[in-house]
Amino acid sequence: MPDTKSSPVFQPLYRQIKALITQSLIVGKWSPGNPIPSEMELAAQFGVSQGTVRKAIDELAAENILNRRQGKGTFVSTHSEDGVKLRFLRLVAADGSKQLLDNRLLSCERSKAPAQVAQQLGIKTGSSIIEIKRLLLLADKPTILDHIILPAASFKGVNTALIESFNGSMYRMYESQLGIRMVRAEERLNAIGADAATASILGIKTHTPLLRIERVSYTYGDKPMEWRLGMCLTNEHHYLNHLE
Amino acid sequence: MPDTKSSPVFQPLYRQIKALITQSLIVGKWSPGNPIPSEMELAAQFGVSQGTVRKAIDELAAENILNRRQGKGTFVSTHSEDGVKLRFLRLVAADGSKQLLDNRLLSCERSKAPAQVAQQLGIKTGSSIIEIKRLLLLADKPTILDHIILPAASFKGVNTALIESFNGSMYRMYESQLGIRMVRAEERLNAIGADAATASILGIKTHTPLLRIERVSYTYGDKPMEWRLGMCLTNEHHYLNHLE
DNA sequence: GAGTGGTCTAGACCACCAA
DNA sequence: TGGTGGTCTAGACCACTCA
Repeated sequence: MPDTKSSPVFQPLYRQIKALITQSLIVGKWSPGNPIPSEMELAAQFGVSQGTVRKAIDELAAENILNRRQGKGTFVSTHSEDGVKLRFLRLVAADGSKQLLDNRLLSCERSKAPAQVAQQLGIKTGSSIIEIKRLLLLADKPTILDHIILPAASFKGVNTALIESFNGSMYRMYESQLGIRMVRAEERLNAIGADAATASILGIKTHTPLLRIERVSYTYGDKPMEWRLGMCLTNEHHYLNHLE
Repeated sequence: MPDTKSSPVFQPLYRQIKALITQSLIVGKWSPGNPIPSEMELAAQFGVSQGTVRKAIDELAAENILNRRQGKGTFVSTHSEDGVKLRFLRLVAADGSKQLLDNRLLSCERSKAPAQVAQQLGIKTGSSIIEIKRLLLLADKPTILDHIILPAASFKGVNTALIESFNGSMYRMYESQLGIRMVRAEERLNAIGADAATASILGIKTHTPLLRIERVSYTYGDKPMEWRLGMCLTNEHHYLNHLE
């Protein structure tokens, strides 16, 4: 039975268990969409009581990392069949109608990381990156111009064909092709006027107000893996946010 | 001992306890900043085990409605000394510097509820409201123009003097003067160009891109109590959001 | 019916706080 | 020192799923 207090920096047992489970997720022992062992099994493996494993899983479930289904088991969350297709997309139609989403890949090239992005991704300035530009259409109207930057070292094999085969669902692609699952993201929003290039792609006038969304996405263990800049036309859509 | 299953619509025991605690909060039995009875006391009162009360409090704490302090007790959360002054303000300086916040009340008048706002507040169109306009300055620069609407029936006695005595912290005022505590809010954001009136107050040119934030705030029991429209200059500030 | 997660209990001990 | 929340255990029973 593991001890409760004599760790280097004290962590409750259930957090140690949580860390062990997270570690198994990092090394890919269990993969997205599949079940992890039952609470009783894990309790036996780790030599703790079921209640302690339960509390560890509780936290992981609250963070949307695991997914409990009564009578069936506990599953590794996935972006594929999570109910919602695009878990991090907060844009909703202003009139509440459902969204028809379409995707046009504009480019996918290798490049060198600019300082500002490199810092946020925790990589060296100038290191190799993959740079993707795409246009999202909501209800057939050009609405979001995305600029995505990935560290090339972790995203080997990403190219136009691969992206298009996933029909624009990047997170699903990362997950099933690379085993990289994004668990959280941080966004910074502000309002700016469209520059000429953006305006022409979105089919609007220059200086039209746009919602600018800068996002950094993190995988297990709070590791930043994707940088993204979205320019959003918000005449007919709102960014919806719940505060607690 | 209360039964676990024969309720009209089944709710686990701990949710029934949670509802009882929430009810006590609604009727003001315990007030913001003060402790509620200990877990053992509540368990005895309700005739359940401490673990069950604990789980009820767990959820309320996760919703920021209660606040546990080890060794001291469980307290009703407050906007006054919650650590952060403005819990729902997501605007941060782009450079990460700390914010100096100043507040200028522009007007506070009685009026009639327009349909669109009335619907969101769950009151009748044309019913009596209090309409407040104010300007927030961040680092001495005019940054947010707020337009606040309150149902007059629930906010008796709100006037210029009262607002100014709280130095612009509306939620603190609602809480200590009216016993109304906001527990969550829903925001819809988009980008628009400043109209002439807004531009002149913020000291900017017309058509300058602004972040428009429409917020509805809710008190205990998901009752909408405040409607708010903020026009934000986001040249030097970002709206920061964490996604999970 | 067997196996899974979900709830509830009772009791032990720990960590923290205030008087 | 006594009271509070925090952790951990062991065991019971319930609700759901699937073969």
